[in-house]
Amino acid sequence: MKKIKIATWNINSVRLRAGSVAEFVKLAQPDILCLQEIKCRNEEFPSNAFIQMGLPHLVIRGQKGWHGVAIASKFPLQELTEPQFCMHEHARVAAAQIGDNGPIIHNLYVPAGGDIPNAEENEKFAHKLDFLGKMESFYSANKHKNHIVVGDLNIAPHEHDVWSHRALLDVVSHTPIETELLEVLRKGGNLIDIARAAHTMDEKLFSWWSYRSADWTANNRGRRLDHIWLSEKIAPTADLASFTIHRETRSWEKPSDHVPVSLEIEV
DNA sequence: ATGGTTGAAGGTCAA
Repeated sequence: MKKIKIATWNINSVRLRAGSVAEFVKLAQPDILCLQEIKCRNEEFPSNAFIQMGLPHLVIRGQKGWHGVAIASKFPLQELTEPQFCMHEHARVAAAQIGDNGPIIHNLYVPAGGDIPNAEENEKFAHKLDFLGKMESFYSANKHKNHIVVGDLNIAPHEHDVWSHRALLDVVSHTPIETELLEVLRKGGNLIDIARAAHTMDEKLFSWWSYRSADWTANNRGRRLDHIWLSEKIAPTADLASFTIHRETRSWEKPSDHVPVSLEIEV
């Protein structure tokens, strides 16, 4: 048995913020770092910086300009081609097995879904629901396997995952159609939401604060969009006391609008 | 109902 630390961070351009990633890795020392919105092609990924950070094993799923996900690891990774959740050609899923017999990790970037929470009027919302539907099918069919599912799910499922439940009920990321579907697919896949295992349901927990605010700390209008889920059978290996939302990084120079979330598990 | 900011792009679009 050894303890490994997993972190997930929507970095909003890995090339622009490679220095911030290095700083975070130095401070938090994750063994596996899952990034979303790398916003570059595979060949543009700053691999040398990750080698220098001590995370040389990379599974990169990039594309030009938008989206893109990557897993950077201290340990060798075996890239997996499953699951596939995106109906378009977006790079939104990176999956790998850790080592030869280690757990399987899924790094997901769920579509944001646009502004109008109606699938008929808004193709982006339809895409988000389709992606979630594919997640539901996959995780229910694989509910007895052991998965680590992390990433920017672009949904804040519970009342205290947003700064104001009432104000955000019609805002994409917190509408009942999304939050209920996310909970159904999580439970159907026997997956545990580690943040809420580590904290009671009445505690406000956020991992994202909009750029569209002069001072993100002034009214703390955040949402919990970034998640770490573990399959039921391996959830007891989590050190719940180690679960951390790295809020301080939101105050760094040129920050991402998301902050990293991390957890230690025994493997 | 609208606007606010950011990144990649070198158009606006996606978030």
